[in-house]
Amino acid sequence: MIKLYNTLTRKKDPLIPVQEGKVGLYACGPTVYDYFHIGNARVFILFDVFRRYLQYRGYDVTYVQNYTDIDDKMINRAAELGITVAELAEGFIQAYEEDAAAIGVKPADHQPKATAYIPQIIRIIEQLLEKDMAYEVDGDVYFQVESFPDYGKLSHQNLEELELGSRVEIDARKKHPMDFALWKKEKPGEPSWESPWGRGRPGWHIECSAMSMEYLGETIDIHAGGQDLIFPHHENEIAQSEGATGKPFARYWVHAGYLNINQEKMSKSLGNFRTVRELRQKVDPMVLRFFMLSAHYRNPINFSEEQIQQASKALERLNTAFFNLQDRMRKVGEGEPDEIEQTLLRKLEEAKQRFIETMDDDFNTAEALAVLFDLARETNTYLNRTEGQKANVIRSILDFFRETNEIFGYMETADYSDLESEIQKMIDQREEARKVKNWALADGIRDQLRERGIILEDTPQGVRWKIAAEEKKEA
RNA sequence: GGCGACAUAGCCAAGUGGCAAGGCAGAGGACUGCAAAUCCUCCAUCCCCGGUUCGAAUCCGGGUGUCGCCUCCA
Repeated sequence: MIKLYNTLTRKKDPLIPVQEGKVGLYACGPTVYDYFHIGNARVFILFDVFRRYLQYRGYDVTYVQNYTDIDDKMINRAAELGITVAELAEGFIQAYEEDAAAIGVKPADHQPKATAYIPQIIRIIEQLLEKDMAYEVDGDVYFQVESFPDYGKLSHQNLEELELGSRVEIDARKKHPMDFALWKKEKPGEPSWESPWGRGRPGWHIECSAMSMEYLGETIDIHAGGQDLIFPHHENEIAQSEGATGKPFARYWVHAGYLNINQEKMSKSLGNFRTVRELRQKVDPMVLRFFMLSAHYRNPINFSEEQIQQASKALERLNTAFFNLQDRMRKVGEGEPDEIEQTLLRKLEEAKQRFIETMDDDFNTAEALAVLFDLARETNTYLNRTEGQKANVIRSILDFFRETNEIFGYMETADYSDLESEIQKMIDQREEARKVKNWALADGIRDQLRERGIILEDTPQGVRWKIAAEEKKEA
């Protein structure tokens, strides 16, 4: 049974979807006015992993992640660049797709753009107006927070508290300071759509309500986002959606912690704003993925050179174990497992169980990784045996590493069994040289191959090769 | 002012009542032509002070510190 920490209830709740066996998952996607940054990458990677894990556990997952392609930031940026908002969106949606693919984030099942759902947005606003939960002022439409008694249930605040802490300038046209815009009247030069209240554009929050209902129905299972979206974005989504439908909007609210840079919040003014576009030139995207999984998703993490270095070494350990298992499997035959191998296979089964238990418990990826490291040590010890390994035993272990990698997606699991014959020839030459103790020649060949990204390691079972990490990155 | 999170080894990080996971770095050892990989061993009075309990990193109370939200933000 999967348990999820639910911001709404402030505890871990067992996952019970609306429809048995199916999970509707909605995540707030990027506003496409710029390249996305490393903090965005954290949530994209996390939710990508959650989705994959739910699938691994047998759920039929429908994952929806929107593009916000109309809002103040879009309008301002387009004006700066002297292009239309649509052109801006198109360019950065493409950039998003490239960067997301680079960090191994699979596309969602549906990636709707807000501007394609104006009729649905208008319909929800109309419903709210009919119920007197919204009101129109000069072509703007506001949601009336006092009409929704549960307002504040997600952020666990009440209206008075929110109002006291508010730093927002009070708009006298609003009935309550916390009332928020569902529809904004057209301003000159801005994109706008026809509506019952005249030309205008949707407010920020309403688009997510419209798109999630469109694809996942009036009650979705899991709604995910960064912690900073709890208020006001998600709070407002709940108010307007539940106000309109009278049904619970989302059963589980999952929020990811922040990513800081060198202990500081990332911001443009501090000049520590790191985009994935820029970063992926320097950092192996697989290391980035590993790094994001190395801490619990709700805790803040700190991005720094040192942390990335540590993550890189740690991931290399897993990769090496995988590589070495593959190498040995090619060299040994099948057979009945002996006593030691039976113990190892038992440990493998334990690892599988532990992996599921820990991931079921609110996606504890950090502990799940520990399970894999433990198994890596066991198998390394097994490989240290001078002889008698069996291909079938090794295959079982490799399968588990592959399976978990289907979820985490940080490893290169391709089988490099076919070496170029020229390289194989060099390896053979070196072996000849070693036999006659011509160390200079042998080491020379090893150095040459190293330059070409092939690392040779001598073991009691003969030479073993692998592809250097930096070469894999370019491949 | 309101709401909340966090504080575990040099660094990162799990663990929410029963002798403190895992990774990185470091020290020593094994293996080895060299190198690499690997294995073994070592490295924590769990921020402080009280309390509950046979037993607390874990529960309760009180401190201290760091961070976040209440404005756009993943």
